[in-house]
Amino acid sequence: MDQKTFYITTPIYYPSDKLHIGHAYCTVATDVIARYHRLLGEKVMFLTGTDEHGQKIEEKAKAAGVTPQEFVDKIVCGERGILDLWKLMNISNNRFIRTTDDYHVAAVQRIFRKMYDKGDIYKGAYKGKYCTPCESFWTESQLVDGKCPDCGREVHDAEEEAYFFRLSKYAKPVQELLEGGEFLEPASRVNEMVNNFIKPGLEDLCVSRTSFSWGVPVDFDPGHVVYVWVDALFNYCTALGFLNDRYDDFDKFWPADVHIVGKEIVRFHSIIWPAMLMSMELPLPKKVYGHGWLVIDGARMAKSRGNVIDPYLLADQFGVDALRFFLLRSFPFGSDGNFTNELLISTINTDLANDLGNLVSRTTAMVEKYFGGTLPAGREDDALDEELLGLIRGTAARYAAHMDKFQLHLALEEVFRLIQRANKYIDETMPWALAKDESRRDRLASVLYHLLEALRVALTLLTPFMPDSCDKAFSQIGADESAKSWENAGRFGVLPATVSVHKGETLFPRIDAAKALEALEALQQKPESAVKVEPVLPEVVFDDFAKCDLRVCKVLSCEAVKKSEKLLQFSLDDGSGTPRQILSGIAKYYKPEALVGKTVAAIVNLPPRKMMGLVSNGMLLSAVHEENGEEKLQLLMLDDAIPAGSRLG
RNA sequence: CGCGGGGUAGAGCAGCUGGUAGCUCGUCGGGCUCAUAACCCGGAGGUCGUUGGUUCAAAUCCUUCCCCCGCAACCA
Repeated sequence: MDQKTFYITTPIYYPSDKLHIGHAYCTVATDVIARYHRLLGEKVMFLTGTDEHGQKIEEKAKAAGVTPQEFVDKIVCGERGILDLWKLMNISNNRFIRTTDDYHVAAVQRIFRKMYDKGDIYKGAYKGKYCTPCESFWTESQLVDGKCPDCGREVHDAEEEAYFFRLSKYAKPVQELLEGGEFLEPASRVNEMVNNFIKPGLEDLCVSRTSFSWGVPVDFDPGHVVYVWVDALFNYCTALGFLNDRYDDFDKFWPADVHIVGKEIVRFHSIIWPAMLMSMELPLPKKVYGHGWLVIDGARMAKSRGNVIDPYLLADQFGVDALRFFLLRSFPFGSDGNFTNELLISTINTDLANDLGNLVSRTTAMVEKYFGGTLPAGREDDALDEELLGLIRGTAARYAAHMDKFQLHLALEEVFRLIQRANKYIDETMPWALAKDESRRDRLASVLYHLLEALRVALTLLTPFMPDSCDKAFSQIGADESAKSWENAGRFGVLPATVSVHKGETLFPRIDAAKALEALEALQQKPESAVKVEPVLPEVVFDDFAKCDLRVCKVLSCEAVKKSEKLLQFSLDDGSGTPRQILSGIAKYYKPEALVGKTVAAIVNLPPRKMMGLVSNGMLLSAVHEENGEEKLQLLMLDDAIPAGSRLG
């Protein structure tokens, strides 16, 4: 009989920056699921990788003065880069794909060509209105009174070259797929996708770009590069050898059993990805699972907020296994979880040090103390054993039910029920009292054997989460390879009757919370450079500067734009006699009423621009800098003695 | 009226196919001494955001309003 296969993937991460704990969370979760399926005896293919093309990386590389390839090489392969991180976190991926790998690039070209030949990718009638003087495309909905929203002049139909994927053609089957069953989980995400993106109507998707060159070239049309969707999503296939010779496992592993993705990219994986696979006439993945985010104090982790958590730091401080465990024990996998250092420490102390580590320690200590390290064969059972026995035999099945539904935190809860029951069992059976009575030796041996068996089962189930620590603990309780199997996780009586233990190092030392927090905060503070400024731009000629009409304006009125998070609507006296309306995205920084009457500066000869249905005639000048990773903005305020309309120069 | 998620003990969360409110931490008291000052037991602490309704019975279903978060739109 063929061995059951299991193909699981993480997203391919975008190496424009170092990865943070959120990426580690996703990858560790995937790793745990992969290890669990290996434990079940399945043939597992676990893929992760990096998505290395695109404009942002091209720009970042340019700013850093290196080629894009050099730039991503450093982040992916460099010291403390992505590969190092996965090694540190003990990630057991079978493959690692980089979208710049030549086999992937060649395969993407073939895929692009194939969809083109089929007619599902077509060369762009960009259904746009073109304004010749502005050299800009507009959609119908962007036009103001049927005219160019920038300059107000006439527009005409025009085409810009671009390739499009006929996403609209697959709207119906994709909707049926989403609503039909278990393709997308958790189920709450289905409504979001259908209501937000499918019901309003799916538009064909632009799948090529000419505005940058760092990507897979469209081989039959120079100047175009394949845009992210085709390039990135198909990594899941090319990494198995689809349309390339590098690997030869496509038939064996496709379709994927599950793509683990963050909720921010659920849309691409649940709509665009199946549509493209339908076009390629390939089987669809069985499931897309959208996990939640780790948030900090309720806010999303982001470089720009300066609140990213570095996994290296935590792993150094607390150990890789403890960190892996914490991530999956503390947060329901499908929803967001609030990360705090306090929670991290208390989880490690409670579950790992007090409950699990201490149980291993006290059990092995008693076997050594009372029996010199090896149990005698004699046994005497008691009714007190029943409840623990039930958990030893039944926990694996309940654990599996949760694991199969990706409820990793619930699976762990089952394991800790067993561990806690074992600790209680010690209190009930009082082995230290039995030890004082020579006639109770068989009973004492029986109690300790029950404890070792409980530990054996718990460790087996915890192995996917903490491979190294469980291995150490296994050897402490005298378990050999055969005792660690999944089949034995639901049985009692697997360890030899005369098992020998080896009390070893403390598995999970208790953490001094106050001290650790202090150390962490010291490390997490960015000691370098509170204030950051942008580099100077390339030179411009004076004439270009002189074209900008900068004026002093008085704020006549200012109010927040309804439904907008960022916009303030200004009415300004620019000296012309008629009020000038300008919209500015500074609501985060200023209360509108505080600005009335202030003297500000604006550039007034920019083309009008429509935002949130309102027109902005110009732009207020403000000063921007970054402080402790947070963007700060201050509106330029001038001396109130300057009259409105004065020209700046 | 753009879409979605959430408001439950001091904190963090579970329960939400309706039937006397549960977990972890913290706190108070007790037990034990094998163990990593750990382990075990018990107590205190909640009108389950708000309004109205359905029902013998609602945290759980419907409804009003308030607040938080995310997505989308929007930062010239």
